[in-house]
Amino acid sequence: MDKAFDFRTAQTRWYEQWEASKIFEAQPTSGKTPWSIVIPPPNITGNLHMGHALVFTLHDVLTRFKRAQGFDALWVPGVDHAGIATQMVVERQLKADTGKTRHDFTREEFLEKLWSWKEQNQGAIENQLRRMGASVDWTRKRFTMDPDLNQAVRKVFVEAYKEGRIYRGPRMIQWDPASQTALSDLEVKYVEKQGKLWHLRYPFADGSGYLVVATTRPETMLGDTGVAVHPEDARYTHLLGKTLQLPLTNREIPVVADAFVDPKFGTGCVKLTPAHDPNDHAAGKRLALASITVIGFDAKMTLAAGDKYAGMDRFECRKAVLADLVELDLIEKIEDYTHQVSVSDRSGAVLEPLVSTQWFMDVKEAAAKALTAVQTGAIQFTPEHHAAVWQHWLTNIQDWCISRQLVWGHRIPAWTCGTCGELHVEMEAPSACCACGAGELIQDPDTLDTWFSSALWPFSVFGWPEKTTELARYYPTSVLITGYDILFFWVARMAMAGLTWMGEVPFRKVYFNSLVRDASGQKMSKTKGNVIDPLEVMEEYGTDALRFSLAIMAAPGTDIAMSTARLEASRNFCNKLWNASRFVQLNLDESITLETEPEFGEAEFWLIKKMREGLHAVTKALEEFRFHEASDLLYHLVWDDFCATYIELAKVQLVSGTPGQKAAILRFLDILLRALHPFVPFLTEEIHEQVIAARLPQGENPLLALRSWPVDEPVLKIQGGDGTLIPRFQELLSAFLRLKADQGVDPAKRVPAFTTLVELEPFTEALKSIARLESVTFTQGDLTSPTRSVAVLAGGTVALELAGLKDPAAEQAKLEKELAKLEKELEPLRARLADDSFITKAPEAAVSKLRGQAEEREQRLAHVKALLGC
RNA sequence: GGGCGAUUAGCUCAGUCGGUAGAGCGCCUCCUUUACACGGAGGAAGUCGGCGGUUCGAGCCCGUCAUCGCCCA
Repeated sequence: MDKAFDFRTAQTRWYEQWEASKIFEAQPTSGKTPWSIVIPPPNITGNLHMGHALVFTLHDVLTRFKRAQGFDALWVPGVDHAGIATQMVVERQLKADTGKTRHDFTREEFLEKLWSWKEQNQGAIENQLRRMGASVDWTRKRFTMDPDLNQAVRKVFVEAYKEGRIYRGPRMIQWDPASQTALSDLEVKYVEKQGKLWHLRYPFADGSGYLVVATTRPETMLGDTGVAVHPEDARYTHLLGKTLQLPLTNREIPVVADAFVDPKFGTGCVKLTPAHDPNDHAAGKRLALASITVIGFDAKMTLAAGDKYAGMDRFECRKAVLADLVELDLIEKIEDYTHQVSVSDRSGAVLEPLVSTQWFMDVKEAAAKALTAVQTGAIQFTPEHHAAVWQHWLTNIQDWCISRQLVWGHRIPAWTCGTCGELHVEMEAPSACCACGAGELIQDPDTLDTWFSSALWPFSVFGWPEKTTELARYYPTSVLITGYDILFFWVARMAMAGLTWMGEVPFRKVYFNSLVRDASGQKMSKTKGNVIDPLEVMEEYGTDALRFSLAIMAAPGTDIAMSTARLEASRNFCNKLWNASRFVQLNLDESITLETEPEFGEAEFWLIKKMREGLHAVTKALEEFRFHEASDLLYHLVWDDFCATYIELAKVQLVSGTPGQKAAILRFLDILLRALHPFVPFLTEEIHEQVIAARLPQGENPLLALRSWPVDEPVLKIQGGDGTLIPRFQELLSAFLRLKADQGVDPAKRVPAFTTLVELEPFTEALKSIARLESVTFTQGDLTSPTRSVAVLAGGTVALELAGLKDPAAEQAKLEKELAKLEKELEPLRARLADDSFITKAPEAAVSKLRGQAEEREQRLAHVKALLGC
């Protein structure tokens, strides 16, 4: 083996080999228990970022773990067509390349460009998935606009329409003037902006003074059709029914009462623009006010805004309106005001609430089912607290605006008769109008919200609505791993769709992964310049180091602070495992195999116990999605137990030991590699090839990725030995080391050592070699002498012969420090043991434990005092 | 305005059943001992955000306040 792990070559080499060996493909006919997970499909426009890296790592850890446990593990990969994002990218590119817009092309021509862009770009994210080491089944790769997934979309649309759950009609929606499409409520982001609150005077028609209304959007006053006050607001009740002369127009509008008005806000008078504000729209309906659209889909003022303003951009118009109002002295005052502005989550454009004819889906019934599924535990969340958010959203759910004025997406399967206007919603284009028989049918130009198809993902990927064997076998999926930021967008909608169309939950468990932040806990963003690029990290530290870093920090519910320090630590860990393996390999001749009968001594029994308990804990942690705990346990098992303690002890037997002793070490390494493999697949596969593969039993598949999860390995069940000797040995060893350090003795200086811990005599050679001692004498006698440095342990005394090297002052200081420490530790112990209520009320176990601790320290204290001569 | 989460070592974070606090990194001292300097040995470092309560005992349970973050309106 090389002196260091060459991760760059291993990463490409092993993935190619895994893929070529088809070992990640599902085995529907294997008779194994199925275990399935579907990828949260990354956007086709996407480039691997840390969020992906985390999600894919956790997916892969689980999938490899389940595969090793003997399940027919299937991880379905795929990508999402990402309606708005993709269309924006392609339009931008078109503009840059040709200077043309999509309107310079027919729908078909533009669609062709979108598809060819898709063909060119889909590979990027897929190859990044490969670089992560993702053990996905590429033969089952799906794209949300594949023909059979489109069939699923049409089926759901048509059936829901026929059942009345999908309908079309004019309603107030959020309009994105930049992308020129309607959005769902979820795609609206509210950003805080420093604005103004303008107080406008609206004169009464009869000339008897004026009312003052406050607004953040003065341009909408051109569309006002009323002014509302609270019905119980005594300041205004006498004005109800009066008429106002709306400035800048020749319209008269009424003063009306509605309970939605907050009397404490502004003047308590609210101008109503039913065509351009959701609240006003609702109030307008209640009060039967007219709705006048003054801002169009292009965000410019319409003719209804009046000749002077028509054609102006809405923000230009604001300035014009304000100027005109100043002219008329109709501005009472202007206040600085911080308010929430609704913008498109995708394009960032300031949205315009508009009444528009769109397609909607009534999801109340499905929402109730999704709510119940979580309440009954049919779907379980990790962390659990997300259930509260789930409940709140689903009980207050609104109809979902599903139509988008985009070309890229699933086209709505609805046709209107050009002759009689009859609407047809069908799976396939009808040949003639069912009402009048005319042949000219025009398909709805709109496409569906991207999330409409994503909602079907857990069953559409398996071929639904066809009743495939895959669907029957792999649905419901075992678990979903995704970010909590798409709880509503995706998780809730999948739950609703699954329960509605499959009659069963789409996944039994949901693990919400955290956000990956930078080292100081800041959200990563391009503008801040603190983005850590996983592709660069994989180049610099290796994919395994990246994966291990993400896994060991993935504590449920806690965001991850990614840092180079953490990556270095993981890289160092990989190096540690590599070098420990290298050391094992250097000392094994070819005759030692996994079939060589191992021999076990005290150290082996101790390590077996550590590994048995450790791997049980790792298994449990993985089953419960505590990835950080599983990784941490393995880290310490490898570093502290296997490397620092066991290998150091075993060095003697590795170099000169029997085949049975060497066989034992080989077994242990083999088990550790299998347990680490889900986390660091490239590293472990490479080590496995170089150390283990040739020593496997005849006929065994040589790939680690196919080997079993080692928790039930027979070797781990073996028990024996004293069990306490190794910890005592560790204590003795560090006592010798500490004596040297305290006395400032060169660690390499070999001096005679003494101890009363006679039961550790079998470890003489290890002690001499590791602590670099001249000799170790085990004796029950008194170890003290003027030339020796002495220390008191829990079970005995240790000493080093330091003739000529001893520093009496340091010795004195050391003992005094030890004395002080023991006194400090004993203080609370004595106090609690003197407390009657503790002795009588606390459980016996707690009391005796404390007593033991106190007695042990009292003994040591007495020893130390004796050494100090007091 | 409503809800949720967080506050633990210099930094980033763990901490299960309430039994007296840990990791990684950083810091100080020392060591090229033939797996690993991406290493080894030793060491310093915490009023567990504040206050109050329950308890024999609270980082953990309850109340309250403060600060920060997220979601919803």
